[in-house]
Amino acid sequence: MNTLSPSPIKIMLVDDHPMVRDGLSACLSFYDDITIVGACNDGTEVLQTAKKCLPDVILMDISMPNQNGLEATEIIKETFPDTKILIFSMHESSEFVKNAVQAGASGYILKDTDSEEVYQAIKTVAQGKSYFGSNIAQMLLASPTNPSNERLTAREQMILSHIATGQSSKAIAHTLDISVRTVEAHRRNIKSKLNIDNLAELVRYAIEQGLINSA
Amino acid sequence: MNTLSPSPIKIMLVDDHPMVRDGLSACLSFYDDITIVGACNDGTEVLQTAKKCLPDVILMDISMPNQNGLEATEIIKETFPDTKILIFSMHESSEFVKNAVQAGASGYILKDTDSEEVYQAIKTVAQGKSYFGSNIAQMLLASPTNPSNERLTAREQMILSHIATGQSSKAIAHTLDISVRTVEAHRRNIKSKLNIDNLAELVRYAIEQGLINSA
DNA sequence: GTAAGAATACGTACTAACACCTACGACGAT
DNA sequence: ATCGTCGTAGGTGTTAGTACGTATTCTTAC
Repeated sequence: MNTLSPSPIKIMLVDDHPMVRDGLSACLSFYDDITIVGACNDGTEVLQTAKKCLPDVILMDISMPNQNGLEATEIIKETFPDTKILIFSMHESSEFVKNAVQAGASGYILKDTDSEEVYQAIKTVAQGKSYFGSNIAQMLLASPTNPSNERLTAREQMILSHIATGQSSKAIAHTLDISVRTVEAHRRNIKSKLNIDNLAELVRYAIEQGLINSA
Repeated sequence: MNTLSPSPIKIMLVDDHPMVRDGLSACLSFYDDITIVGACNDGTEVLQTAKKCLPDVILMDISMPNQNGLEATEIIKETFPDTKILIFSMHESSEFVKNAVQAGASGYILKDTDSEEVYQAIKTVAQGKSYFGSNIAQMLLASPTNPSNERLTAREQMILSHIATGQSSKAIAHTLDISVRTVEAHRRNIKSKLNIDNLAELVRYAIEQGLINSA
């Protein structure tokens, strides 16, 4: 778009699927005012890779093994506050978007976005603005009475991850060496905070949040 | 590889993520003995698209809205038995691979496969052979005592989808107008077939199978 | 230094889920 | 015709989870 700019926008890709990375590389290579300076496939490698290639914008997946994109975003923002982070997720849920913004992301687009819109999003966040996909923006507007805006404590997240992997309260109590009643209390608090009243939705929430692997 | 062949292999892509499709298109466009003749983003469009573009090989995702890749594979194989189907999945589980083979797939590769291997896989299945990614083959060998190789019936899948969206047995019974005991019987049969003994794994299985949306 | 929240834990009573079992009509394949 | 599978349904008893409540300890923030 703006071929007069002295240096192209430096992009780094973070996604655990090589095909997605290759796809992004291929699609974005048509634009001469952005350039891809690095990529990695795991949240734990993000900081290291960023130190090497000093990107202007990081295009980040949320669901990844070892460390999810939100945690990686927080870490990046501590060390490189000027680096913009654009979340590139398959999850279309308002809590996700809110958590991403809280973690320090400048934008959020879905994986079913075409390359033209990805390009627009990159340009926008590189200028220091925010960018949210049209479907994302609509979704945020469509949830006026936020049913659940309370964040889980670290302990509750840990309990939830055990619940969502199929552990019974008794098993969790044994693993963490606490009383069954405590686990049940956490369970109740989690469901209350999230406004969820059944296990199945709890599991789906945990998967969406990247607390556990879906596979 | 074989630029002497009179006509390139015709490929059709089925995936609900445009970026993955674009990525595959871009990566595969470097090879002049294969050509992409069509793409669609939903299991329900597969047959229609295939009738238009008559592909030699279909590169198919499993997890898709409305109709999953395994069902789409069965339908394609009924109408076009000579069309080879290469499953392109993010799920690394032996049951998945078995189900895919049962549905009529000629090969199975993971989404973390690089483009060179995707190309090899396409060439191999186009010749009428089978292709399984190296990690897939190892995984199959690593599970000598197949814990579960039974497929769910349509009714069981329907029950499972309700279970995984958080419905209680009573609610499902009411919705489907059958007895609670029947729902419980299905529940038992499903868990027995899948060799799963807790709700959480059932939910994750349903999500993986595309029976429900994860969001 | 006190107030607030988090993590811990117990009591009680109700409900949902599970593990056994049996049984029967429909339907397709041999 | 008979056999197997599927969907249906019930009996009975056990276990896990839930919905209330209360209470203690510990940290963190003001």
